[in-house]
Amino acid sequence: MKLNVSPDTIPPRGHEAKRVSIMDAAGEVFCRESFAGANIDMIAAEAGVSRQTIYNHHGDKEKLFVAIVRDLTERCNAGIFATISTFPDQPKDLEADLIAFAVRMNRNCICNRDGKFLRKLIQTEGERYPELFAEWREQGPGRTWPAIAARFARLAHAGFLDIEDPDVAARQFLALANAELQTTFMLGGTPTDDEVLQSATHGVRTFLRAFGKRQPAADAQKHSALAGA
Amino acid sequence: MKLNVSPDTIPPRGHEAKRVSIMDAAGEVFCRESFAGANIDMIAAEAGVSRQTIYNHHGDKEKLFVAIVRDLTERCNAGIFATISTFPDQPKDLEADLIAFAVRMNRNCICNRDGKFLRKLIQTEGERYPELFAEWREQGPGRTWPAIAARFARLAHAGFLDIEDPDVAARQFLALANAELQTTFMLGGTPTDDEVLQSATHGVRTFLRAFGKRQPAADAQKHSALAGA
DNA sequence: ATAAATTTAGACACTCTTGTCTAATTCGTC
DNA sequence: GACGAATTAGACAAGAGTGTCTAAATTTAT
Repeated sequence: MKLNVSPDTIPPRGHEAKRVSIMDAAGEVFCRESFAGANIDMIAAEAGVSRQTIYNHHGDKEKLFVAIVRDLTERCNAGIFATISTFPDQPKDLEADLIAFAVRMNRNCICNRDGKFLRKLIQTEGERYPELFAEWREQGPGRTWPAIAARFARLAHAGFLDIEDPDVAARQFLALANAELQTTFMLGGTPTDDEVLQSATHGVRTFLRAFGKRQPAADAQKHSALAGA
Repeated sequence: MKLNVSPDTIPPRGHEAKRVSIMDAAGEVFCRESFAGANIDMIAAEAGVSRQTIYNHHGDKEKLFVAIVRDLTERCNAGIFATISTFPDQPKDLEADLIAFAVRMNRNCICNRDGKFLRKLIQTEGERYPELFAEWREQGPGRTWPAIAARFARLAHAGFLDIEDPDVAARQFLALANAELQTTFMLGGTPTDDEVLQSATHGVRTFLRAFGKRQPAADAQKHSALAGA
């Protein structure tokens, strides 16, 4: 007998490929046209699949939509937690390390395809599917904000920052990092790498002016005079 | 002859009343349902008007939509400029005055009906009407950001703040003031007065930690030791 | 009161979309 | 090459929405 075990749960290869391309296309189209404006034929065409296949896989338009949002939420969360795990706990150059972190967060979680789509779907359809987006709120912001706040708290505890309320600081950190991208986000655009870097740089500088230690930390008293720049 | 001049341009009173209630209802419905999801009968019902009247006034659904966005852009801009004119040029208590300004900006321009509707329509339909929203971008952010930046520049010049780039500082000011309202905005909700105040307070405090003068200004050297608190 | 303008309800043709069904075809596997 | 499962194209009924038209009713100004 062949080594090909578990043929009972994993459907044929082609089946899964169709499933993925349907999800991709549906995300794209729902996002571009809104739920009401999207139609199944459009999605089918974009996925390179017949309309019937979509009904076979997902039942109806609404179930398809819900599946998309769940999928995006999950993938975005994974990305955010992966990025949080790169938070600079022992920074060599605090400013540079925080800028790099902010850029990673933006590029990999907020400006990328999934982030952009999820944001748009939440903004557009959030009010129509209260339970679905309540779920997103719990799974997304509800888990990611505290995780980021915890990292800032640790950084403060280690003497690198001067923070009273880590939750507030975490929200402000991301607000500052995105401050210059708001208009672009509004219109559904994707900022360039350069814009992301600019915004992160300005944001982190302001953040450190507010929360940075005057005399850096621990062994740093010797060059405190230089640290202000 | 009567004093009632210019009857040639001003249509009857009732006509104008219908027009207004159509605009109100259409804003409401387009916002709630998105362009594709909205239907004329819904708007007519909500406006207390027959479907035909809407066609008489606006021609078709798309023209109606464009009229709504133009109208909202205009009204929001007026509100923003009115609020900018209350910017504290000669603050007695810098922190309190900036918090009050941030709260006014939020309450009167961003969280109010018009602000909420315009934001949602831009997010939802921005990509479908590029010229319309390019227009918004020029008339809105394109004119309001520099106006706010100019006020911060003046405040810095008068010695109340320590700012290098007023444009960046202005964007960061508003980003900080809204930092804690983002999730609510995303889902189309309206934050409570208390949430607005909280966010503004935290935001302004951070802003002043970053950009506030250590020794306040001009005649203030004498009590510089107290100013840090 | 009367005349002009506006609004109204309802019917209407037309188009678009959803979701189902069927028969033919393709695909993956043995 | 042959079998079974999945996919496909196309037709289809049912429903919903747009924009037009008409004749009656209502409002507004003279």
